[in-house]
Amino acid sequence: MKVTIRDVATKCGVSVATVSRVINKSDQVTAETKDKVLKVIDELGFIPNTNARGLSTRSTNTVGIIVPNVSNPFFGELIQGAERAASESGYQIIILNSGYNREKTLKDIMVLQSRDVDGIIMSTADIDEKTLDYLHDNQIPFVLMGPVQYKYPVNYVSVDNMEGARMAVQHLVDHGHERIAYCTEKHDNYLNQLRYEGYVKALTANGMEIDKNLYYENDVEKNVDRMLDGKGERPTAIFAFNDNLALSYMEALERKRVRIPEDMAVVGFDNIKFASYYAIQLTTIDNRQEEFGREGFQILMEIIKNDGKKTQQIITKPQLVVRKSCGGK
Amino acid sequence: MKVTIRDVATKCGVSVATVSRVINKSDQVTAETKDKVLKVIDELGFIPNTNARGLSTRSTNTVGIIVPNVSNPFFGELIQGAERAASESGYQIIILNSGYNREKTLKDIMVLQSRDVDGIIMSTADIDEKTLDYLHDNQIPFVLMGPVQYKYPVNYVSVDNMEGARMAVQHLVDHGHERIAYCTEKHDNYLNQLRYEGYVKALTANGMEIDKNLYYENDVEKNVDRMLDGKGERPTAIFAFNDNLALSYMEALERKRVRIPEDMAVVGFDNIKFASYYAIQLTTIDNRQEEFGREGFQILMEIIKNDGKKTQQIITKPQLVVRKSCGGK
DNA sequence: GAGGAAAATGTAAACGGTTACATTTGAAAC
DNA sequence: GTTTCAAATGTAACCGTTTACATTTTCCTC
Repeated sequence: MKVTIRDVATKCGVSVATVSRVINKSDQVTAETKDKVLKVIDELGFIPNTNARGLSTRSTNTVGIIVPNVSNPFFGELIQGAERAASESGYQIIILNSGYNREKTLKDIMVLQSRDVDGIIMSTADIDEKTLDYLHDNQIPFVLMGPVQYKYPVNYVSVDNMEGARMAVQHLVDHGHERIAYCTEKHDNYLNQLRYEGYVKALTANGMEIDKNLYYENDVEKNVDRMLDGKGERPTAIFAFNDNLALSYMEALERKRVRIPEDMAVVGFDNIKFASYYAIQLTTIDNRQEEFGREGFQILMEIIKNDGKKTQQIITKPQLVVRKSCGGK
Repeated sequence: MKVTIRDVATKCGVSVATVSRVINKSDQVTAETKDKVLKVIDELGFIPNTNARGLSTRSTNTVGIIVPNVSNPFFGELIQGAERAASESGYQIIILNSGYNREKTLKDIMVLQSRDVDGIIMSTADIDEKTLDYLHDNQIPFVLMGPVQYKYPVNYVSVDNMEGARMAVQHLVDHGHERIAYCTEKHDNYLNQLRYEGYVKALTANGMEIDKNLYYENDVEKNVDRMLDGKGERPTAIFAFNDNLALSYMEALERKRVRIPEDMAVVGFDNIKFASYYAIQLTTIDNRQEEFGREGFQILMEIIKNDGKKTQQIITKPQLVVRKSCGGK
């Protein structure tokens, strides 16, 4: 049914080893034989079986990528970048959707491991100590998209989150805002810590106090109510943990007839595609996922080549993208 | 280094066959032996190698999915649905990005084939006759997301595109519009044909004429200029081939100070997440990709089980989602 | 044209599982 | 304590490659 290397060999009157040499571009074979084999391969429509190959060589030309949510364009871009880079190098990627679930993430890693992937690219959101231990103990080459703290150095590529947050908040300060809210979803992760530190840094650098009342987490509706309830001074600007959250706040605020940017300035983080949309025009920090995906793959290749003997942390400088949600330049 | 079934067998003092039986949940093994084996598997952290397994059984518990653009949330949702369904059945998916390139698509199919995937889910956008021939000749189980015409029946799941378009346009007619533009990107594909037919159907059903001047394709900017140039009667409503295109038109129109929906009504197709966003509120036809992804996987499973002896075309009834872009209630 | 080194090709053992078939075990029946 | 037969387990071939090593061919030198 399916044509194998043996079929090709038989039809050519050569051994399987020779055919194998041809498809692996070994130079140990006469041009003449090579042509003959190539012709038969084409005739028969032979495609070498990747699994068998992987079994034999322990390398599958495949990298795994685990993201929390494929349908979120933020991760879509990441995947896109990685896929492109991989494809150019003759690699394929297997994508797994962890659904922000740490159990599932670990399971996904095992799945990838059982398939002999050459390495794994992961988004940082679902990583915990246990998972890192597993990766480390099993010597699985991996690259994280995002910063992480761990007892051993870890390969990652990330924008400078603290600096990005600092720039965003500084931008608001430059626009004369004195009561700037920090809005996040959950606070127990490293990324949030970094961005919050950036926020604090910007304020203190400008001699402003940190007001606990300006820290908002979780439920957007409730938080907006609290912002506007008249008790305590109302913030005049919001720095949101990411663009999606910024969008939610904008939506909730506009429903309450709070105009943006006139009554409330908003700055986000990530620069998702939608942020640039004409009806939104969200000022934000660029966090180029597509490039990171590319770069992540590149680094992974190096790690594999170096047998994991070198680790790299690539931290890029953030870029402020000024639009209209904070009252323009 | 890596622990294999043989290691487990040795440590247990049983044969590899027995271990294999345990991991494959065969009932041919004593509860006692089973427990012993399971314990050792756990101790050693043994994970059966998927490739070796696939080599032997010709089934890899993997399906491939090829989409034009992973970072487009429309396809992201599709993938999400398929991945979820797959994951629940213990399947993994390999995602390939064709980039709307038919050559790449065919190459991707071969890649998947070489990995012994059990089947392929494809989005319809990159499919052509040659590709379908290849799939057919090689008896690769596949499901298309979207309608297709081919000399043999093909498995697909799709919304009723013609009916969807008809409903969208009828909705505009119901709002009193008499000059309704049809806007598309390129016209040479089946999907566009279907949606255009729906447009025509709605108009003729209402005794309205088809005006060639109201057919707009490609360049949005130019088309908007043409709409507003004063020559000929200006359309009062747009039916766009999809939401993304609708958004582009809305953006271009608003830049020209044309208010939506007051000066121009707009209806799209797909109901991408963004369409519901407060600043957009695009009326559109629901085209539930996530569900389709799920369903596509389900069908693929059946095809595989039935050895491709049965084909299915699932066409779901479209749903009009009324928002504000057509002045709706 | 013999000898020998280098180049080309072939042989067969892995890789890590599954499974048909062979063998052993154990319980029931006498 | 045999016999019988089913249930449990083992043996080894196979899936489709790669590759170390063995063998053959080529062709250069004298």
